[in-house]
Amino acid sequence: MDKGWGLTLDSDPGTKFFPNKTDSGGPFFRLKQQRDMFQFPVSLAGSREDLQGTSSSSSPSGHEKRRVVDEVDFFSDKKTKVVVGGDDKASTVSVKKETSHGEAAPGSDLDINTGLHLLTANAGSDQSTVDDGVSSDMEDKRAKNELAQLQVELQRMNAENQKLRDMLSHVGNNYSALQMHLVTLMQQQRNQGAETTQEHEVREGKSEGKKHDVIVPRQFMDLGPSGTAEADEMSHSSSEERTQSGSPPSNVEIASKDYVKSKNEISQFDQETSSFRDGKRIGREESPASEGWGPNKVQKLNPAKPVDQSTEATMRKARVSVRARSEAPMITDGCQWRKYGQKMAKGNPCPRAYYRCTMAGGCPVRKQVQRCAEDRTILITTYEGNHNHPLPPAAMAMASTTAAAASMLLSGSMPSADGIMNQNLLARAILPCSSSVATISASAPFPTVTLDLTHSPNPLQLQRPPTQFQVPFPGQAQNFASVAASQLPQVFGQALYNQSKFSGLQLSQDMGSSQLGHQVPHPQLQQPQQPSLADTVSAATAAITADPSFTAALAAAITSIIGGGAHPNSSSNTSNNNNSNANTTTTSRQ
DNA sequence: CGAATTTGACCTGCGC
DNA sequence: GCGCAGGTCAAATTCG
Repeated sequence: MDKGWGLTLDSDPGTKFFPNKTDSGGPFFRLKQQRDMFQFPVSLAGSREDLQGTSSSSSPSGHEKRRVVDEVDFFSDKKTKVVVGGDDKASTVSVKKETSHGEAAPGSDLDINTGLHLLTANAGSDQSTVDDGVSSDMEDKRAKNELAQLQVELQRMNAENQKLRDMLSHVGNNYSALQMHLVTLMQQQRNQGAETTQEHEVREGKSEGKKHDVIVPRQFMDLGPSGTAEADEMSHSSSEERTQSGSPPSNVEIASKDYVKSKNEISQFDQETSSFRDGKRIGREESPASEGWGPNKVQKLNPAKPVDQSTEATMRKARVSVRARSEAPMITDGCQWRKYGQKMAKGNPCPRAYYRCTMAGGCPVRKQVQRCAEDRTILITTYEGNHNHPLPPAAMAMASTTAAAASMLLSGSMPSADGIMNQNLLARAILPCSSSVATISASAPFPTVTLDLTHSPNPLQLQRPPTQFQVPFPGQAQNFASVAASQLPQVFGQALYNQSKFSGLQLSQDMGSSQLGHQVPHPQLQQPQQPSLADTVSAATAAITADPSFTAALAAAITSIIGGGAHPNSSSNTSNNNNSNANTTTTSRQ
């Protein structure tokens, strides 16, 4: 009796009848169920007849015998005798029906092979007598028995359910990975088909006197609704196929540090505030605080030194750059940032500001904000890193986008002999069916995904009156709210639609460990949405609505832009960019 | 007075 | 090794 079995039915059935282990199954488990559930003795109504009829005559199998045992009432009087096998491996339980005189009734013996190797400490006392329930209620008994069985079944199904949940989680992860892989493979196949028509122009670094050519411009296709646009674009979709000659590019993908502008162009820009004039900050009138960063700073900036340098270094090598029109010094993306530096970047008269996320101490996310040298109405915001804290809804989209893009860039799918193609594949993964194309910026210090939201392909979308609904963003200019909110249904709807198509962007890595902070939104943390890039929003929205396959990544970025704040007047430019595209470009250091 | 920003100095990586 | 450029730090400054 050293195995935890105290199978002495007559002495203490309630406590000794059950094994310590729960995997024994079989009759004892059910008995336990009965005993635990019903505190009164459960008699075996008609037990003798049932016992005989079921076990002895009709179903002599071991299984049926065990069923019979289930119905034995071990806790009432002693008219039914249960005998546990006598040897030290007692694997049988005998139930004997006794007469009122203690004699075994003929034909009442029931030997049950439990299939268990039981150890009984006291073979001599194995014989036990239990009550068979003189006044038992058969119906009640059966109902309870069924209940017990249902409970067992419920437990089993719960276990099964849990197993299925685990499987589902696993399958979900695999699905994301596979989907991304599929996109890559499909794009590869298509690119191979169009390979002969491609022209690969690789940027040759920094050539003096040809600053505009440093970044190989790529001419984007018009994002018309025609189905040929994509096919046509595919023939030019290589990241390197940027037309350097011929008509001026309608869109030039430029790595952030390559935004070079001639001095003449610089001097023509008068709208810039004095704080950025001549590349020197001379005023404070554009402090980010004026953008509506709430006073409720969650946390003071942590020196952020203890951040895991290895992982951070890896993640931070991938960047997501968002180009959007804004006259504000910084777009509001839902996060809280603290400026920690400003530098003059080479080739750009506009200073580059460095911010780090202050929503949580040690958050590794940083961003750079710089105006485009060629068009200072364009604000280039480059994100790197992933949040390690919950984000407000307004920040979720951007954070997810940056994390997904960074993960994708670093996932290893890109590097190969054909970096060009892979770059393109990456961009196509982001915009699998859009007319945007991938380009490479060889001078980009880090792999960079650029979301160019300064253009819109579908003028019609821009004409939509902003009257659908208002988003209750506290403290936000209503005119922008109206404009932005009008776009939200499309954006979100498309985002949701596309998410199923491109869930690969929602990398498990992003949602997992550090989850990188893309966790459950905290509505209470939602930032007041600022008026921002209404024209950008419109452009992006138009792009999305025009292209059903627009990805969740871009939609996420757009929504964050929507949520982002900029200049209160920017909403007036809603319809200014009717003839351009929303582009996603990919840059990477080769 | 605390918090945020500014800004010069410093560090690091890279190319020559 | 040197210079350059990007990035970061931290003391000084400014703001609310």
